[in-house]
Amino acid sequence: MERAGAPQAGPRGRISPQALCRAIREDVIRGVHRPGSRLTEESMAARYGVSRVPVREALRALEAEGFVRSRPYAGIVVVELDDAEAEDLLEVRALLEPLGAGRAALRRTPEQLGRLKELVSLGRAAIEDGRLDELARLNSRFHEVIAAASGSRTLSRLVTQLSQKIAWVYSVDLPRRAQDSWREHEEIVAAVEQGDPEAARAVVARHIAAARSAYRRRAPGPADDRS
Amino acid sequence: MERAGAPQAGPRGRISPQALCRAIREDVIRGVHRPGSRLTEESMAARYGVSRVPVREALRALEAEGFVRSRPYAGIVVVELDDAEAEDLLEVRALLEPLGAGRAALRRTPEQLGRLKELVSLGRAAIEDGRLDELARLNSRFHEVIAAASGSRTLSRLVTQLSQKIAWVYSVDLPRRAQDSWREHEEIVAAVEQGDPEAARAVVARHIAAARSAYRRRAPGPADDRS
DNA sequence: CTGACGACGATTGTATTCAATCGAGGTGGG
DNA sequence: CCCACCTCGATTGAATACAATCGTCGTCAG
Repeated sequence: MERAGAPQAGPRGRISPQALCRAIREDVIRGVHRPGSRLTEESMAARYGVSRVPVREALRALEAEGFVRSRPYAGIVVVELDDAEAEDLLEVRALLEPLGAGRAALRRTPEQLGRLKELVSLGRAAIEDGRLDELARLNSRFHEVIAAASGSRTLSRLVTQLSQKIAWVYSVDLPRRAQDSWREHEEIVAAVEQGDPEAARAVVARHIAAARSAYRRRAPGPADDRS
Repeated sequence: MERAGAPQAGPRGRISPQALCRAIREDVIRGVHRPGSRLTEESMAARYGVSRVPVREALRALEAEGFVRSRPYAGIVVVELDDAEAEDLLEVRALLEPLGAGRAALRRTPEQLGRLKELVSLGRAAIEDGRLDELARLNSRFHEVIAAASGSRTLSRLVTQLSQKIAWVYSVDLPRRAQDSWREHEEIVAAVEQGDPEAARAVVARHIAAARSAYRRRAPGPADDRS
């Protein structure tokens, strides 16, 4: 087992429950916990420096989000996403995100707009430095903030789930497209700033479509890289 | 069959964790636990005849699904859905379900088709007997099976979440529309059986649109019945 | 040699117990 | 009389301990 999301809690100062859940999800997305691998409660507890109880709670939440699957007395395993499911994720995303962007153009707060601009600049910097995993996280954040700016909690929740799963599937992927992707992000922010829902919808739709075709073009096997 | 959500576990034979989660969710949907009310772990444990630990795990899952909200040391409360959120649920549903129905027309298995027909007949029977809460559950199940028949786990998961939330908002609602609704369900099944994705999409789109307009027409206050 | 049966180890599920934190009510001072 | 502070009860968060269940290996009959 490699060590990446290892005992960051250190000696003292326990990790909060929410932080624990995020940490495990991050590690699943980053591939620390491989698809199909079994997550025994005790090893997880040892890894994150807590007891089994908070681990169980975090894993229940992750199960509800669809990252792991558990069956009674059979343990918890990381789900394996196949090509078809990756396609489905993008298809649903192509439906939901334009809706969210259109509403965001009408309802966004100045704070949210500022946050978007901040994310864009962080994204550009990450491209410069070649920090690809950071880029994936920023990308997720960007789309989550757009969804949150739509003012629809439903949309926000669903897009957030999708966004994280998509980051998982794409994982270490498409560094070439990063340039175009973040240029499109700037266009999205512009449309949202102008308050033009039609433009926002259209730009986001183009953005998602480009991501889909890029994924399809180089789709050999998404998450089946079992070594 | 079970009553309100009381200690159905009885003397011996504990309830399984999944069953516990479903039971709590059912009770939230049925209004046993009112929106805004606080769910203390101990009272929940006593009510369902288990200890605090499984209760906590179930509530974590329900939190991920968006039925309850918890903040550290502040306890867990049932979320309150307002008019705007009810609208959002229906709007997102109007996007997702036609997609699912179109794919279901192409990919459904005979077993799933049979299950749909069974649900339709159960729905008719429930209308006859006037069992409205049963009807709400059957309605959710119907849409969940359609989504499952689409072959997309992503779609299935999201539609299931939406369906349950919608059942919650509608709760004891629209008995007049039940007739039309289940007639439309029959049309949906027919389109799915014929394997006509275009027709399935169109019928489902009409079905959702009708539900939306019906809800709007009689929407005074959905879940704000705080006593 | 092969198949099924049974006991062991490992892991999950649950309960009990203890520590940490938040809110409410009372008390003293201004 | 009002406000700030503080103590205390209640509740959540976590850890340990125990019970229930499953997978696996060894054994034995056929």
